[in-house]
Amino acid sequence: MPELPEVETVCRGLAPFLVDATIEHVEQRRPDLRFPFPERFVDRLKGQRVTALERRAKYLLCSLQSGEVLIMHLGMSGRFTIRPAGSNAMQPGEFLHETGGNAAHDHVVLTMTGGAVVTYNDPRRFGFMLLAEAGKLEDHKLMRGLGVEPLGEALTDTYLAQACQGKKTSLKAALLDQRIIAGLGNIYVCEALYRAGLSPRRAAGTLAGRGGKPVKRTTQLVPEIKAVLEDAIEAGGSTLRDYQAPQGDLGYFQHSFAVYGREGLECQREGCGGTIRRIVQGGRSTFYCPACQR
DNA sequence: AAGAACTCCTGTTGGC
DNA sequence: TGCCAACAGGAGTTCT
Repeated sequence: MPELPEVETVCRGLAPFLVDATIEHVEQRRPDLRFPFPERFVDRLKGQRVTALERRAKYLLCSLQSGEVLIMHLGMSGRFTIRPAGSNAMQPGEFLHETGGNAAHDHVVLTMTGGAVVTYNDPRRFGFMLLAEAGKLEDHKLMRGLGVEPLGEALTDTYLAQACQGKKTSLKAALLDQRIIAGLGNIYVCEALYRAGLSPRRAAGTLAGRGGKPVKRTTQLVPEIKAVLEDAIEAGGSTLRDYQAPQGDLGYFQHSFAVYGREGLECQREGCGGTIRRIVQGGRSTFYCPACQR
């Protein structure tokens, strides 16, 4: 699925078409995605002006004039596409998307004032859309437990060391835990750990020293987390099998992967000579270099 | 209570 | 070529 850089790219791509525009028409083509759509979903969106579109963790938050917020998550395979004003919405059953997808999985179609059509497509349906009152957003079940934004000032070595203190789970699992850092996913955790030269297998607790203070490796890791995310956003995210930005642009950060998907290839670190390995942690692939990631 | 396993769903890929 | 198992960017729920 889209991780933070991809969701950020989607957010930036959708914003010009959504913000300050009104949702003229809503087509909800099935009763549920991962979760059932909210009660009266179509009615609560129809006629609403969009006042803001933001990203929090891997969520898109679309603020409506009514005071409600449309909370959207792309799951593993969710994707938005935009058809600019002037073209007709595709009918269910039509095979080809303008951008190459399959309209069989177009689940929500929003028509905006001016005619732009925003389509949510999600073959696996791990994504979802919910509505919450803006004032209660922070208390929302899904928002309440989220950890810090990795690109914000709240992610410091001190914070991360304290959050990981005493944890016996792997560093990989801890970094994927959205309650600690919100927005990291499988790819960027692998890449950040590689950049920092840390093994995904080490215990998360080894980021903390005496009294939960950060150790040197923590001080090295935090800037690499931020750097890899910034680099990926700069590149428009990563395009694997089914992610692309709303206007069909392909991200190109996948060409910059140092370890992800590179099992068996030689480590690129100067003078290392190791071979990238794939292991499974928590049922998910981890790629790393056993030679230089300790 | 932390940590790991299981679950949802469809599509693609690689090995035989 | 066909068939089938493994795997895919997530994360809530259920176990141990």
